[in-house]
Amino acid sequence: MRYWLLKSEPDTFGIADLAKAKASTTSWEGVRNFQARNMLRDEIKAGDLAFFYHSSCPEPGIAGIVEVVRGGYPDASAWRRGSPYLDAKSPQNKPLWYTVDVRLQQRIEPLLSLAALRSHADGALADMLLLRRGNRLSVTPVSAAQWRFILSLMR
DNA sequence: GCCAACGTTGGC
DNA sequence: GCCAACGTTGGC
Repeated sequence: MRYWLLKSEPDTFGIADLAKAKASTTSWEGVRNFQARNMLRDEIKAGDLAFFYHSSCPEPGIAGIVEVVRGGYPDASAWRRGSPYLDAKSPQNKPLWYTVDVRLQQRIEPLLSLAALRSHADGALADMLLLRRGNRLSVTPVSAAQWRFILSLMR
């Protein structure tokens, strides 16, 4: 089993929305980047754990922990009428984009801020993709060591 | 709102 | 296959 970090803009879908969702579960729809798509489709499996990260907001950071309850499957938002994620290049019979289902395991309150993570950028989190300059990927792998270290920051 | 970084597109 | 133009991301 593996660990991940999933970014979302809280204005669009934040940890509070996940907490309110049916069975605290949501489909991680709308990823439209090929590198991230490949991870959703091929690598992320049921049973994996992920940090739920808030981006593009006043206080970016890790807002919760989610469990993957369904691995990669076609993202229906690409062909759903009226969807903001509509993509004509991804018809139902030839899906281009993929999603996974995640269930809220634990909210992190207060949120573990990006600044707090960054303060370890020269140490335990030196290789963390999130902290890399120019990183924009909305799905990134997290190593077991990074995962454990970040959990220790939450206590 | 600014701007650096990076992905995608499309002409050649 | 190259690369300029353009769009998007996301912290600040």
